Amino acid sequence: MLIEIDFSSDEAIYQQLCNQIILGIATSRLSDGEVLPSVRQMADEIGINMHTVNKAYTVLRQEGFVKVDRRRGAFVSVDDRNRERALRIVEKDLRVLLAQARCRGLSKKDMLLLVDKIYDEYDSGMKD
Amino acid sequence: MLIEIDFSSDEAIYQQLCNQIILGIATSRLSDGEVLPSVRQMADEIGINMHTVNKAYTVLRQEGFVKVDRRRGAFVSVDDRNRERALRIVEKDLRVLLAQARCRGLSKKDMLLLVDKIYDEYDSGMKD
DNA sequence: CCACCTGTTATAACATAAATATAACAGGTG
DNA sequence: CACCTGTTATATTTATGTTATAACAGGTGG
Repeated sequence: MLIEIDFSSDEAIYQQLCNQIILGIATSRLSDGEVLPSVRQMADEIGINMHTVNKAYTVLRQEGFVKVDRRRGAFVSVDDRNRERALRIVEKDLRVLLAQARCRGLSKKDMLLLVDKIYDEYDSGMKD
Repeated sequence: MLIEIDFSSDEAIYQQLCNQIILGIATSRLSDGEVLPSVRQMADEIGINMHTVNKAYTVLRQEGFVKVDRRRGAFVSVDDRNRERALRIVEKDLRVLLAQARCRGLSKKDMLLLVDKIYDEYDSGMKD
């Protein structure tokens, strides 16, 4: 999967990496069990340090998107068993996001349509 | 409006302040035109430095949630005229959030219900 | 006019986090 | 044994967040 980093962004590189991998899983560009490039290889491709990639992989592992096998390296393995935990994690961020949306004049219907649109894109495995 | 800062959080203090004020506006605990505490007063109440509050106010001003009047100080003034800009700002963050949700096994229906619930809370002016 | 409030700016100091660099280690593969 | 994997350690540089002290310009009320 192609990874693109915006070096002028205020978002940390490892955070951008995490987000793009999660987006990759959601859009089926990365499938369950698929092996990720090694920390050194990914670092070379993007042109960043090995430890920055390692931090991204570590975060992804802690958050339940990736597992590590001594033999193969890091691979996609999503932990979707704990539904309550998932709802809790998502809800807090969603509250802030919807507060912003509402302040900026977007209606409930606007947001429902947006969620519907994006989810459909994910379900059909669309690219960016 | 009561502001509560989690000093053990990894989220920056000024960012927490911004989020709580935006949440306050969305839930009608802060109404349009309402004056915010001065940077020095707010800093005293919370127990943080004046400049940290000032940074939050500055960000809120740049993002169109607050204006400043020499006479009164900072007050709520939401810029909701640019609908396209609002959609653009919200959509990028929403994509990351929904990708996480989908990976964690939450369905489109789950998310639509969650948006519906939270928006209703905001519309009825609920407290936390 | 004068004290007092507002946000704003400047400068410095300190702590923390992000990113890079170099190096080494343990486990698994061929 | 060479080579790959993630992981750990240590150090350095840079950027950001937070605090501190101080001053300034504009507006308000005594």
